[in-house]
Amino acid sequence: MPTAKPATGALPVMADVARLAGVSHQTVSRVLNDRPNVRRETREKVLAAIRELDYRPNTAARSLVTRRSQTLGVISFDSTLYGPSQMLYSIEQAARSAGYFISIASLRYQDVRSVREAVDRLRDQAVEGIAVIASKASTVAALAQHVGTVPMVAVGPTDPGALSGAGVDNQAGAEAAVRYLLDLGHRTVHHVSGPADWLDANAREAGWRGVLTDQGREVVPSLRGDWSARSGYEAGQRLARDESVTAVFCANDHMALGVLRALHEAGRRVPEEVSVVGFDDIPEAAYLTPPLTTVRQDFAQLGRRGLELLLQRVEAPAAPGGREASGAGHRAAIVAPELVLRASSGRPRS
Amino acid sequence: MPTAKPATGALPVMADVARLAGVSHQTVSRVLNDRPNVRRETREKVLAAIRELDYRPNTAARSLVTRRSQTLGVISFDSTLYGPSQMLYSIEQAARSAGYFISIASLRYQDVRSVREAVDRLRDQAVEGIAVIASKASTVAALAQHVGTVPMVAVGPTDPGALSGAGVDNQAGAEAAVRYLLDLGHRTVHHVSGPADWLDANAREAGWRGVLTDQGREVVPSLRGDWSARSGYEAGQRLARDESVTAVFCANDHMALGVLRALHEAGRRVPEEVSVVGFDDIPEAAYLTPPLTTVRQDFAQLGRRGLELLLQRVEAPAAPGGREASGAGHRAAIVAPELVLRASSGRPRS
DNA sequence: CACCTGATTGTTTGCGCTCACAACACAGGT
DNA sequence: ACCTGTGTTGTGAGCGCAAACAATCAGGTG
Repeated sequence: MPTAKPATGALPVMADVARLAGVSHQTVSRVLNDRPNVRRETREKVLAAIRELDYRPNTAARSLVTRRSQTLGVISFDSTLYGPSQMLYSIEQAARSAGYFISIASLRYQDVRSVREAVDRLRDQAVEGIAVIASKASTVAALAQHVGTVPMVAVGPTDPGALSGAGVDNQAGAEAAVRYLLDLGHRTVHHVSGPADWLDANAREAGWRGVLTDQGREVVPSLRGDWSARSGYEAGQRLARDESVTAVFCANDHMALGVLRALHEAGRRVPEEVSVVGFDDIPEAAYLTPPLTTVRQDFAQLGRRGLELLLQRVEAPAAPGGREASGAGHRAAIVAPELVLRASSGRPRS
Repeated sequence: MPTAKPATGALPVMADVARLAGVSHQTVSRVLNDRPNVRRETREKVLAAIRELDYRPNTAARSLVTRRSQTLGVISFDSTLYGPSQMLYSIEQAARSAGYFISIASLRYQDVRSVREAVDRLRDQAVEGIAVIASKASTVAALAQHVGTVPMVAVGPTDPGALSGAGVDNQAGAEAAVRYLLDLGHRTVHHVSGPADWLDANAREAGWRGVLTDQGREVVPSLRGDWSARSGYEAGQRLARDESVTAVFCANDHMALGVLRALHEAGRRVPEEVSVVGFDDIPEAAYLTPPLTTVRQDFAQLGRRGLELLLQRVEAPAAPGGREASGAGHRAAIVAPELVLRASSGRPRS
């Protein structure tokens, strides 16, 4: 088991393997790259030599000559939130099984300058494509300016503007949640939204508003949150003071959690007096007090689909006519969300 | 603002810059690498040419000759959990500001084979060092076998066995929590632990057990969880049935959340009848019902300190005597946790 | 038997860069 | 006039690999 090796300072190179196997370095290269036209016997000799020396090809040399880095970049802005960290994970898994390395660039701020820096950084590394865990509309717009320089896809929201991508149908999810609440008998539904300019937040709000409008319900002003439990709590305090509130749709689970807390503090019972519905289905949702009705997103699938799209672009036979990616295949993979019913929602009392 | 460039298929190389600036390629290289002994005027001519061509150095060529990849690897096992994703983020930030790229390898399973694959994968990429977001003792042991081949540090638990690293003092945190509960007047404290073999879980359990033993309290058997809210919920159901339980220390916040849920369902009031304390201080902790007393970990600092240690190893003047890293500088940076008091804990009734 | 075909292997070249070394100019001291 | 040192620039080589091309050998074909 212990790798027996002379441990001469220098690492073995292809020529060493070739010498040991009694072939030319080119034959070693052929074996390494699974080229045809190598005799079985020869191939095995080479493989044995590789094992014996614990040889590993030098990626720098390889990519210098092939002009391919086998690396994809991921730009992430809130890799600390539940959704983004899930997506990052599934992207990495998918990339690995496709034979790519993953290099990450996570940004603290979403200003144009940071975006540019991240793209530059990844380009310096010669990534072959970039997956963006997208969030704000303006950020995606900034990113889109670089789309000519390197293949790029967005992972997350359905409509990332200028970028192709894989996304959850936020609007459909929101609609399902709101329709469900109205069907239970609520006269209208309040909304705690995500931060302005966020794609997911906007789509969810649009879905909410759309259903209310379509059904001729009163559209109460939504309360603006920032995804955090704290902001949900603050919104919840305001909602709790309003006796007419019987149903609240929150743009994510963490805010819903804060709303639940605020309602509890104010003595308003959930679901008897107020129904609360979230979005995401974080693993804790089922264990909140009360367990949270929510809209589930399949983040893992999102990551996989997004990466598929990216690889299509990366491996596409380089642009037939001119600059690729311009208008051509502006595709999107849309993943359907699922409403998960739990105890935080029910019929209104009256 | 728009990058005016001829967009001839081929990217500019150093020779192009040299020609445009009227110098030799070597001078361009000197400018790029901030070498001294370049006249100001010359340097500026070169920089202008670089800007004009939007030239960017080819990293593959550079690392072929320098034998440095400027890349660090991160191995993560549960990049989806709160703590690990935080640490990943802070490691990335720190690496960037030190001028390194980050390549990640996140594993689904922690068996020896997966570990070996991850290390191989990163070595294939010629990373200069590896930061491990450590979790299980056996995994760290498996990793430690590779420590001779590439600098490696653990980020997370205090005592990662054979690896150096930066960690939170789990034991001290647990001790503080348990002592606090005992000081409130509880006769003993129950424990919902993390999964067996996990370093953090073991240290926290040891801290809990130590204080009870020291103070001559009854050491009740701990309940084994798996970090998830679900497992906390199941443990909570059992604890709720036991009337003698007045205080519970949970090895993380998500399990504490499950415990809270179970106690609530069973009609046992928190903190009046039972006090609950968690570990981590997730952002939601303050908004649970009731707000959770917990032990805060500074994950950001952990990541930073861990990376510092790694860079020390990476940039150390390559091994004076023989194989480095063996016994030499087995250092660890220990970060102190902090007990955060909230409403889920209080004096027992009697 | 000369000739072509395809499978297998080897030789040469160059990817873009940094390093070691050489070359040159210009200062001051002898 | 010479040498010596210092700052500045250029030249040549080679990092490890894959692509293009060349060479060799076997087995047909007419």
